[in-house]
Amino acid sequence: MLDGVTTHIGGGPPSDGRFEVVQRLQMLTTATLHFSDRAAASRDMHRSDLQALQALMTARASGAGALTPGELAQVLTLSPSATTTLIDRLERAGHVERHHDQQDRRRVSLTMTEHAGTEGRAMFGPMAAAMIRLLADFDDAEVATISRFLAAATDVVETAEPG
Amino acid sequence: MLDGVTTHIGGGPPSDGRFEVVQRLQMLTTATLHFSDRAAASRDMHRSDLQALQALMTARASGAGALTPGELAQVLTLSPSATTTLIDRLERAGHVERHHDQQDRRRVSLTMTEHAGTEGRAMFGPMAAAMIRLLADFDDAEVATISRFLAAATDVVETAEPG
DNA sequence: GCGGGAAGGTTCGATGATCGAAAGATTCCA
DNA sequence: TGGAATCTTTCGATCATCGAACCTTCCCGC
Repeated sequence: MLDGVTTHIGGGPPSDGRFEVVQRLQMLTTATLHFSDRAAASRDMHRSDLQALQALMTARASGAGALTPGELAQVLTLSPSATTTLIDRLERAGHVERHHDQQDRRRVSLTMTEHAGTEGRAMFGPMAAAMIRLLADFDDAEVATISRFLAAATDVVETAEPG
Repeated sequence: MLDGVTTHIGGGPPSDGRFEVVQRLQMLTTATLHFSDRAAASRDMHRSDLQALQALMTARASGAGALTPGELAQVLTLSPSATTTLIDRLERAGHVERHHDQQDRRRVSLTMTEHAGTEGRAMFGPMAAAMIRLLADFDDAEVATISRFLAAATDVVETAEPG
């Protein structure tokens, strides 16, 4: 965000390709945000709903199992009450189901429905496929470089303090 | 978004580094979103406000000059009325100023205050600097590869249809 | 066992960002 | 000069989000 910032930061020469990378990163972020908005709007959903579904899918894919409302609230940096409303909305739309944990009956575990998975793939599949096609233009060493960069960049963004 | 999707998309082998790139891209997006939220919250602002400031900075940096509320609304995919409210908020916080265009007095041109620039640099400068430092670990050819990839990826995200 | 506290979710009332529709102001054109 | 077009704002309504209070369930010391 705030592309213009980079034109004033750091001591290197303005023509350095590294500044360009930072700018392109910001452009990519903006584009991604817009894409999410479009995707959400096309399904009559909110950005938060997509974020929630993503969190649930990620949790499931990484073997962490089902999330609870509290965990979801933490991931989304949302208040518990807002999360309840969000889950209500997703449940009404048939995207998630609430199941009471039998071990600890205070807990609620959230599971995605098949419907949500189908919609998720429909929304994001084509873009992911296009991304894979794009990467065919890069050889394996280049792909490895890109991957290494993305991992490092993610780490920077995660740990950076906004001041 | 929706990381899990990529584990089911495309025909390649699951160990292909190209899938990893797509996943890392999604993680980076998530991290960036969180960073924006943190930055906004630390300044008692909204994500929309940051987006607006970014748009204004970008416009100014790219020589396009000041934006109008209508243009801003388009960039943010926000309704005109919501944009008015947003500008009111930014103006109240001393981040932007409204100036009536002398050529066409229907138009309002929005200019950032020095205060907004200072805050923007304070929020995003450190992260940008860290990004530059990170890129010192990559040689010029690698930086060029990364840049090429980011440009292509941005294009894909911009043109992709969410289905 | 059995209370007091802790943890997990939900409900409630209030705030405020956003929207659609309509109005206000200004410009362009016939 | 009159009417359509453009740009912005105002108005009323909707709904996502928040903080605080509440309910249920678990845990721990007695």
